[in-house]
Amino acid sequence: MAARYELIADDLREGIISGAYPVGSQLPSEAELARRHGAARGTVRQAVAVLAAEGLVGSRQGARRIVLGAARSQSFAELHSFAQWARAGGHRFGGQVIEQRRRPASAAETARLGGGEVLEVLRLRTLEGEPVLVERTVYAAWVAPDVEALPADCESVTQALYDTAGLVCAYGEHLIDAVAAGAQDARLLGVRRGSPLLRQRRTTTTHEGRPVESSDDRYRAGSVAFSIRNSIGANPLVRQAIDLRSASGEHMFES
Amino acid sequence: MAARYELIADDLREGIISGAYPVGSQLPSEAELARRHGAARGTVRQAVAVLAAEGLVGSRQGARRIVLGAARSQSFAELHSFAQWARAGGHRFGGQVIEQRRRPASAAETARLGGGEVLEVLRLRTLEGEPVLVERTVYAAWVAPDVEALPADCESVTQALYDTAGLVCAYGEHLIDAVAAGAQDARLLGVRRGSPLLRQRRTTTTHEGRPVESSDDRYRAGSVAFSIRNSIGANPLVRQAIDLRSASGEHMFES
DNA sequence: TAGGGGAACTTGTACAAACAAGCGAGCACC
DNA sequence: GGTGCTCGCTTGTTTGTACAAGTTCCCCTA
Repeated sequence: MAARYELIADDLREGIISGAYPVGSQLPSEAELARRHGAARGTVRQAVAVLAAEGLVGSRQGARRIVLGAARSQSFAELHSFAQWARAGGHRFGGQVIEQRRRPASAAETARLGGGEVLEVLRLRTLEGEPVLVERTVYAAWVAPDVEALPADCESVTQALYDTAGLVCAYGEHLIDAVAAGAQDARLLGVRRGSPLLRQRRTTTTHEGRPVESSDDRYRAGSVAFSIRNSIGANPLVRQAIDLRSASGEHMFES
Repeated sequence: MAARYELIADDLREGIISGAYPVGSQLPSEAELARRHGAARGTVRQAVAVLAAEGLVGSRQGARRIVLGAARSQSFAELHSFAQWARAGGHRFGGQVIEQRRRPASAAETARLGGGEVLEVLRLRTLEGEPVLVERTVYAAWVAPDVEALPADCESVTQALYDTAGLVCAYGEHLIDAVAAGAQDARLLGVRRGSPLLRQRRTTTTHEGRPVESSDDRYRAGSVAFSIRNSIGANPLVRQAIDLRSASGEHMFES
């Protein structure tokens, strides 16, 4: 089922993880890999391009590719879905809807998600039994019914939407910064008001660019970090200056 | 000088920014683009792969590619170098070395950077005249002399190292989380002790995987955010659970 | 022994061709 | 009018070839 180049990429990735290609060592040449897998050089190049995008190997024209680091599990789903990430990492986790209601979309939300009656949900997530994440999500009107049909303790909303509605979230934009815990955050997470939280704001869309949800997730400091490995070729993470005037005053919820 | 596919990618990117291809619209087919640029389809595919990696366009087999969002400047350098990022964004910025000294590498540093006498530097960076970033960097022994030769108010260390030593930082691993401001952080940034900071810990290496520096950067909340746009195909950012026991106790500096 | 000059190797770019797989629209049929 | 199907278009995968550009290492020379 999987494409040829993916199989080769998997093989190489496993070789790196297992130590067959230690960090700092050279990968076999493209020609050698092509011979070994009985594939064309172009196919091998697609495979190593995958690894390079993951930051596992580096390359310079003329010199052999070098192993930069050992692998890690990584998938799109894991960045978007707390549950899928936690499960992949073998963590014990849970979740509970604290509050949920429909309301008309604000102007900003209409721009992001489309108009109509949006559904806003407040969830608390736990990791290893401890509360670590307050999730304030606004769902677009067209997915609201599917979300409302889910049980309050639904572990993975993303997974459930895929199972019940065939909905695939394919693209996302994330903004990561630090904020002080508000009164509600503090109460739910069991920290003092004003203590640091790691905030991830995101907007998710389907393949076609249709907006699904917009969320404000706040992690207790010391519980979760974001990790990125980048190379000079491909680098999707950038800093953004925040307008100091209109700054963090804009809240999704007033409650 | 630039490769053919880069020219095509630039052309498309500009078309997206200028509005010739509005968000949500369809891109011309590969065949059409190939005809228009007088290039082979494979070359065009390389070009659109660049845009897809940037999160600008999405694609599904069988359907035309769709514009997902307008562009933003993004380069590897901008994530690694505060100065290069600020300059590209048209911000007014500055920097000053607060403290600098050599000392033997600790065990952890030897593992990350190699042994010998490392150089640790404490810098304060300003944006639009306000202090926003405390940067605690440890340089590997082999670059220490070059760093020491720089003036205390050097704007861009990365740029200076490239100019003077031909040193190119090509890969990096970043860990992003939130921490409370310590006494020194608070004093330098002009915030209260315990207020939230956005922390970026990174290790940078050259093309060959030779470690250059390891740094702990702390941004004042509300000044800078990290942004990432990801797609189901390419997704370099992942969450990491933090061991709650050995947590943030490990500091680079004791001062 | 130190240095220069190559030769062999390796990655980067580009083109051409073919088939597979998925999408969308129009058409025929009920 | 609605449903289902087929056909053309578009993207995905793979192979093969050719040349450009950069690296590595050996050998020969001064």
